[in-house]
Amino acid sequence: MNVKSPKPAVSPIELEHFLPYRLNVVAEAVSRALARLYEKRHGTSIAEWRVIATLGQYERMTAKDIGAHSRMHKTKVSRAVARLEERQCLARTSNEQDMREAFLELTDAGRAIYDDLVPRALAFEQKLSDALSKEEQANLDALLCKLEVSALDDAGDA
Amino acid sequence: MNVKSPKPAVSPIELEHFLPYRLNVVAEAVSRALARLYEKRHGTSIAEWRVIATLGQYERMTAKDIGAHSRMHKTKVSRAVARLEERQCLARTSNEQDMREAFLELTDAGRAIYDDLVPRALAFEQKLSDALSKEEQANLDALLCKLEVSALDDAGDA
DNA sequence: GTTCATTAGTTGCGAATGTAACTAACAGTG
DNA sequence: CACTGTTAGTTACATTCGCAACTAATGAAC
Repeated sequence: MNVKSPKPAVSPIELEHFLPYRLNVVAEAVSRALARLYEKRHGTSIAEWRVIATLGQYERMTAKDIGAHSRMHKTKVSRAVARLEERQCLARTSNEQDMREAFLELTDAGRAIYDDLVPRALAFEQKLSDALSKEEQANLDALLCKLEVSALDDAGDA
Repeated sequence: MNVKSPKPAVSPIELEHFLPYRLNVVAEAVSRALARLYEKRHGTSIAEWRVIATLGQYERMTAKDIGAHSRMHKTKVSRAVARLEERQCLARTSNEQDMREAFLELTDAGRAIYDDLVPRALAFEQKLSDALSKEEQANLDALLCKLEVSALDDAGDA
């Protein structure tokens, strides 16, 4: 029986339309472009940027809260904070009421970086968003919210 | 002059509404949930899954083409392929017309993994997409395309 | 045929990452 | 007080990643 073996037992996935794949590719492309900006101007990583952004917004926080707010693993936060402290971009003040934790704030140097990056980050986002209409932007935001919730649910059971 | 220093020189970014951040968080949550699936069932990473998915779809490809199709760095492809070959999930056939490259195909073992994962991956995607209406899904796909193009443009100049 | 540029793929290396184990500090129980 | 459990944060370790440098093969120029 010289018959070609019946290969496709399963209907193939088209990777290029597979949502998790697409999300990942887009997010990575965006992250990479943005990271170049942070890196070039101040030698900061995305993790460091997130710490700076959080402290820029909230003034004074513990490492744990920064992690919760910026969704970063505590070791990632710990290392980003350590590097930023080393470079004197932020200052640690131990909490006398609970010596396990410490309050973190941007120093003047840290805030200078923040002030420099914020407008550029917003411009970057703007350039991204320019590809979309106002309505599309709102849509996207809503869709991302839904996806996030759905994915986090999955995280639990699977 | 006992006046509080005028802190906010710049209007703060709200990280949680910053598009690049949101994309990253959502993509990571989705990836992580999906990776658990691949990992648990066959001990394969996302990179390995992408190679398998590409070969499942196209039967026979070079490493370079796999990289182009699945948007992975060539070293990532190289290492994923090496591991899959080691585990006899794919076979290498050198191209006699050009000895630099080799054709890769799934072995039966490789295809078995593919056949096992495809329905589960689709189910996962379905569960994700269930959070969205048909229209929203179409929207999202279009939006991601636009963002990707925009980000890749940025990659060039910045 | 020899030289030079290019390409497919691999590998060395440093940097970044998450898990798990750890330290130190707190909080509650007795 | 001692004992137990929990929490904030750090560190050790193994893994992953991408850049850059490399090898080997091809192709084009002459």
